[in-house]
Amino acid sequence: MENKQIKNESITRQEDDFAQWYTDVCKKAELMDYSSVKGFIIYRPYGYAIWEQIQSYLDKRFKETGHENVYMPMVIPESLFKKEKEHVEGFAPECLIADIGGEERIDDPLIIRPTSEVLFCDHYSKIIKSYRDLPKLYNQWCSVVRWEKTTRPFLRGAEFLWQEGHTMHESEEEARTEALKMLEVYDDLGRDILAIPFSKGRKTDKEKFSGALETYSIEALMPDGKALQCGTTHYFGNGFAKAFGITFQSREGKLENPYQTSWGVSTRLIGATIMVHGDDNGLVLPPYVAPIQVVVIPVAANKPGVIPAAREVANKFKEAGFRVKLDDSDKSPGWKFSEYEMKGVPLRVEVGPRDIEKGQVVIAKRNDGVKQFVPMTEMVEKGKELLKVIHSEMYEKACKYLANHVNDVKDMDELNIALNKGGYSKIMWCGDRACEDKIKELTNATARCIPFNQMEVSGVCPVCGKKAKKLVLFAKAY
RNA sequence: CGGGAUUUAGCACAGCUUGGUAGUGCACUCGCUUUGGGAGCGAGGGGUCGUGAGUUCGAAUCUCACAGUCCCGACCA
Repeated sequence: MENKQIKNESITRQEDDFAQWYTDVCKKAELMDYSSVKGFIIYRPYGYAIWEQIQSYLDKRFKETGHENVYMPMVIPESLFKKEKEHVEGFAPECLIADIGGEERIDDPLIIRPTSEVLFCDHYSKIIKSYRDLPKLYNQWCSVVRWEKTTRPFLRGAEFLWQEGHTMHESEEEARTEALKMLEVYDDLGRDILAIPFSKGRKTDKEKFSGALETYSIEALMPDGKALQCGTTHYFGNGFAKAFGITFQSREGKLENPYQTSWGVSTRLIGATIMVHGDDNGLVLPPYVAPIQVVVIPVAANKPGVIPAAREVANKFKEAGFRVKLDDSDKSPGWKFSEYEMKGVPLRVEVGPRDIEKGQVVIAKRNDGVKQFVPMTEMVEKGKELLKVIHSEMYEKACKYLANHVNDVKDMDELNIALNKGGYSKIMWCGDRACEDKIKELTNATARCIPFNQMEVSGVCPVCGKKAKKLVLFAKAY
């Protein structure tokens, strides 16, 4: 029998209850806290720091690709919001609306932005006049509000942090290229920073963003077999431009409507990172987003010389550019080991009397627990190497999991079997909405994307038996 | 918006069946001893028991209503 103390300090095992494991990790690793309003969470310093790492990578990539940051108002007058019909219909059910200012009723109520397409369009209609004003490549970092019915930390919130890029282009081709280019940036983020392999593709019409002509997405597979949409890019054509009266004089002197894109990723990426890599001891953070990359723990801290030596070790790592924490609190070493494992710190460096005597430290890797003795003179170089090793081990592990959870599906029986196992089902689809709906109705799985990497699993649609047109990845989704 | 669970100290919970002056562990404060995988002993501080009404001499406990939160399903980054 476990007693309560142990229960209090540990987290639920993944195999016992994956959802509870997730919530435990979010709270106990101090990533977030609940607030007094449902669906609105507090991003605590350790969780926010992960977001800052993601931001810093993306912001650099956005600027390298010619984008500029702006900031738009957080409220949209209802009258403005209603200008593009499909868009309104998509978002109306989840808008939070303010209609009192001070003590006066507001005649044109203010919608707290659920996304900012209309704000950008309204602004663009004023500043775009000539082909010389294009392209406009704007991005903003902000939060948006969607009145969601059920919420989970990072995965689905009433408010979440994100970036939204909104661009305008002279030609359709240029806009389409932009949407695909930014999807690549997101994919790079997964591979190089988060150690998450994304499946890239195009959304079916049913799953498209309200108002978009094409939606592309990156999808990740979670350990419970469900897929998580981690980011989307959209090609809008010039529908919004027409609705908002955005025109420019072309090189030929004609008045034309520009072509538009938007794209975004959110703090949901934190949720994906937690789930993809975490284990029963807590978080396992990819080195490039870990707020603390190296934690230095003195052992037998009361023995003379231990604290100064640990401080020196920490400083050496700091000077070499690592994000370092020295924990010289008077907690026991064992407590600290568990604490920083729960927080997913990639490398733990132990410094004790025996190490000091031998001029060495102990370095332990969080992802697989492997410990080794390293001479102090080599520890910084070794640390750099190990962070790279950890990243690629984590990425490879995630790739292997993904590869083992993709099933070819040729008929409905196989689909049911595959979905009970969890993961993606590769289905040859005829292209009819009715067949897509049928699969959802029977299995609760939805079309995640039409992958760019197409292949032929079979010749016919498993629902209607007609000739198949496209390979589609289906899965149960968050 | 349906189904289930839950609400008592900062956190995790017990107490409720059978009403009688608020408990345990962790955390926190102080002291001493400890320190290579969540240390030990001693002494302390901290609670209008989710809200409102009712029953009763007396309610955390019984009754009714309401609210919050979490989990699972229908809609979404």
